[in-house]
Amino acid sequence: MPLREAEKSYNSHRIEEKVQKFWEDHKIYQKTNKMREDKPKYSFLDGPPYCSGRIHLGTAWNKILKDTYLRYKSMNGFSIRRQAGWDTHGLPIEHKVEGILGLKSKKEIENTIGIDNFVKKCKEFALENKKIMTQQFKSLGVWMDWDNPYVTFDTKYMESCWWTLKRAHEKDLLVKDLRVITWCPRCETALAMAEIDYENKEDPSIYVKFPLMDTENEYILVWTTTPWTLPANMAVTVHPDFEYVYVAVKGEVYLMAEALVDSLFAEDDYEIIRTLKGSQLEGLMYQHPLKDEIPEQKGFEHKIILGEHVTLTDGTGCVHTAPGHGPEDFEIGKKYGLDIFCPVDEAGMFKSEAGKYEGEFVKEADNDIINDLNSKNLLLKRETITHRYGFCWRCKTPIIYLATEQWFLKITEIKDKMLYELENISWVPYWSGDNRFRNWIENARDWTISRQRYWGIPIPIWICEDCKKIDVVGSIDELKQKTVKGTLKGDFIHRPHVDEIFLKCSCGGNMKRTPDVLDVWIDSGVAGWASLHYPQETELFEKWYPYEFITEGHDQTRGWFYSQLGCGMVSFDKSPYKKVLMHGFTLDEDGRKMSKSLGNVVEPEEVIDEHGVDILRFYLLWGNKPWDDLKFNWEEVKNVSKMFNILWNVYVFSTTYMSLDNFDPTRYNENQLKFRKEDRWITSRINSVGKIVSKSLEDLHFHKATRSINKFIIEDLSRWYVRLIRGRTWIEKEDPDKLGAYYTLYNVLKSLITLMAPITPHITEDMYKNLVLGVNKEAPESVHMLEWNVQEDLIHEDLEQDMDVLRDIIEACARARDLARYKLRWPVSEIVVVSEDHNILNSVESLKKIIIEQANTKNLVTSTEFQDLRINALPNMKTLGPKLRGNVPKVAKILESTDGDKIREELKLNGIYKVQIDDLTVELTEEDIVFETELPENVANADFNGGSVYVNTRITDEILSEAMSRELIRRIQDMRKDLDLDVEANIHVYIQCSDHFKDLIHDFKNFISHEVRAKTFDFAEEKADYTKKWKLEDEEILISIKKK
RNA sequence: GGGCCCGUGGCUCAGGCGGUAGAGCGCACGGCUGAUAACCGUGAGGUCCUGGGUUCGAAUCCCAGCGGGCCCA
Repeated sequence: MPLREAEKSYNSHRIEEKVQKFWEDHKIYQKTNKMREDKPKYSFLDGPPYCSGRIHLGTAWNKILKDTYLRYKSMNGFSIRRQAGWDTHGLPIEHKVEGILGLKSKKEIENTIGIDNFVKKCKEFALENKKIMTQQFKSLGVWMDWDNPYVTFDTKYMESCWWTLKRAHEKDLLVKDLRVITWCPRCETALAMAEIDYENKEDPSIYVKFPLMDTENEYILVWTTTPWTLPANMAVTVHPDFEYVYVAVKGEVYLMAEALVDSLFAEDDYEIIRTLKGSQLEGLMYQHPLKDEIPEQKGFEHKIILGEHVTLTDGTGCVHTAPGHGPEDFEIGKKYGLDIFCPVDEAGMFKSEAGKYEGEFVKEADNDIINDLNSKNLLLKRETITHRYGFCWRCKTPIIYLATEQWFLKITEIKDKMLYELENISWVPYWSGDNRFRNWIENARDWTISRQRYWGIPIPIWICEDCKKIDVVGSIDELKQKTVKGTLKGDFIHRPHVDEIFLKCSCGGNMKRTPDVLDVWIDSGVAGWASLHYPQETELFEKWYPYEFITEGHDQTRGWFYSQLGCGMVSFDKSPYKKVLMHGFTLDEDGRKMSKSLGNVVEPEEVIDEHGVDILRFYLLWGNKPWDDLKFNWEEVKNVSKMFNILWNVYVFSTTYMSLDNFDPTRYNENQLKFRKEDRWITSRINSVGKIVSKSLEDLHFHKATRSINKFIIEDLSRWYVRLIRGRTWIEKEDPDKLGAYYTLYNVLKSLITLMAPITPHITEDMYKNLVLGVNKEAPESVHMLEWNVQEDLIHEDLEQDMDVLRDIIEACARARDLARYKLRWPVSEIVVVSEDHNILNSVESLKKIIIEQANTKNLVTSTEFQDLRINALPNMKTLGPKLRGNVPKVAKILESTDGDKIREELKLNGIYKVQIDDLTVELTEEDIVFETELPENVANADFNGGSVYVNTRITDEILSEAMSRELIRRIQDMRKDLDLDVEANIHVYIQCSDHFKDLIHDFKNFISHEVRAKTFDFAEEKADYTKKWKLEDEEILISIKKK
């Protein structure tokens, strides 16, 4: 079966739809995997996207990076594991469901609809989104196992997760502790560091006077932006090494850091009474400023303590310390044995211990507290400040710090091992691991893993109600065996059912589950083995674990890269992954984050609708380095689109002529065909590109691969090779020279689609079906089943270099002709290429034929210098003027009439040139003469890198004949087009013109006929289908065409 | 305050083992017309963020700073 002529224009949508249907109907993905299942394994783990809505451009980029790399590895003969994953638990989905159901608090969830229904709704919601998102990913052409993904709410998955918790317990890494943590008062739960967003926020900024004990009118000056934490104040911290002063202002005395006095009192008359080192202040007692409002506070002693964390950047150098509301305060409080006073409940309301403020929401109490301080004359100054503050990542409520009991994973104890393990992971780019991730781990604290919520993996810890002993359950079987009260409904281990299971303690007491669920980052952190259901099943685990490769965005430094490493260390003392690509974010055109509130979100669908999937894919891998943030830019997408049009045009060009000639590449072998140097060149080029693409994809430098392909298609293939072979495609008959071009073009296209298949899987599949399957039914069913094939032995670097030189020269010829306003269609009699570099001249000689053809010249000469250049000698007025004065014009005249070359030779030989003016002999030195070169008439010149070209534009009769013939051809072609004739249709041509013109083109009649496919060519008047009058130079000509 | 990344023509970005600054888009001018809702050529346009240092030579390496982004405190 012959090749089919391609559709005239590139219709990405139709192709992509067709190809995706083909993959689906013929199970191409499954077959491709099956085909390679015995090959060496390459395991990959998909970072599970969160199922709370539709995908965005960044998610699309992420999957496209994965897909391209894995398709590449697959073609390179690896058996790939590429199971899709879904992250389904946690607050974001709970929030959306709360919104849908109109619920506003935990109380409403528990009492209005019940935990059971709530959890069911969450699951439904996640499933629905999973379905939508799966469809979206599929439409991007992403090949993953969508039918058997891992899902974090699957019972088996959760069971594996329990096992990891049990491992943590066995290693003594699980601990319940009272600590100050970040807390969302709306969601009433702990938040991990990864769940906090930082944004600007306006807050009060107040300076408060804490009365010193046993004195009158002496105060410690304290600064805070969270007045609501003052009720919990237990101490004031100063830096042991700073200088502190007692400063008298307007009859009162304040204790504060010396360095900050001016920032507060610059405009007042103040007097420094005494200066002390911070360390000397330790133990100094003061009274709580709100002791009357908060009776509970009267029971505590308040002192100055010392801490290194105090800074002088703002405030007073005396830091309000509330161990119940700040991690650092908590740590230092512990060191000094302070009480952890935390009069705030989980919803952010003051409890009864807060006295007067009981029942108020903390942020709303700010004003009352400030007013109370003011009325007691304990407020020095009140301002507002805008600063970075943490917000709950989902509900955007400002976070508070709260001392609560939570479960922790003791990362601080395995941190060193994690850092050690980091050495065994390779990172792209290197700094993402070496610097960024390392820094994150170094600063890691213990991981708060408990959440006081519903939709999540229940923490498998049971606590004895009597002796407080804990038991961590590592599997469902274990749970069933240990259950003494309650039954597991099926294997459903979500809340609330699992809460109804009680175990027996060794002391005889009842064990009840701790009511919390797990931080979702644990969910995804265990994906490596939970997706394989290890340790309950081991077969897949042994085959695929650990993973060769993962890739996610740079936000996952604190997220999945970290949670996986942590969980991996707990479970196996090893990292679950070996190689990481940390990719960037997609931003809008101005480099801002895409967000709904800014209205600058670009949906992947928009791009696909406008241009198509392959163009989106190519663009995303082309726009910049994968690890930099990508500023999405429609203009650039258009650029890519243009490239695809050019590729398609080349494809149309190729298939048009090949199908016309019934070209069947399987019928020939290379010995039967005639290849020219340009054929060997383009073959070399495609393999050079293949080499670069292989290396770049292997290194995950996607941009280098796409850029090299882009350049090849536009410059080498379309702009150059197709141009060079155009003449050959017009030869009719089984000419080995024409077939050599076809054969070369065919194989280049085949190699090209192989190289592009991982990046743009649809267009390449479509072309493959025609180009390869069209002529060979035995070939693999899909381009993606081909082996990656780069033939480095076909690369000829010398030839590629020669061609570069040659293109440069041909461009120079065009430039020279352009300057002389000499049309490219008109031949020239001679072109001289001049260079002092013999390598260049050799290159030209070896590819002479191409230049002759492309520069449209009758003859080509190479030389180290251009003989016909006239050199003129001119007097240098600067030196000769003062010397010769009135004689200068005479010298000039003599120089002008002498051959400049002779003067130059003379100068070279003797160092002087003698001129005779009347009786006077003037000796001219080198500096007295300026040489100027002059082109002979009818020569146009232009420079190229390494030399010059000289184009002889003199028009002879012969030249004119040919030029006129070509002009005529162009007109006839134009008319053919007007008639909308098929490319191969024959015509009859009749010309009416002057005798002179007739004579001019007489010898070219056959040539013209051939070019325009004329069966007959007569100088006669004839009733034709189409007649048109033309003006050629000064001639008026009537051309008539008759269809056959 | 700390860590990381980025800063190259009007725009989007390459280059980045030190050796004459590149591409595409846009703009201007010209050309081509059987790949043609294309295509090609030419030109203008750059303190390679700033300042130091190393060097014969720095966009590139080092230091300091400025601006932007991300992450953290």
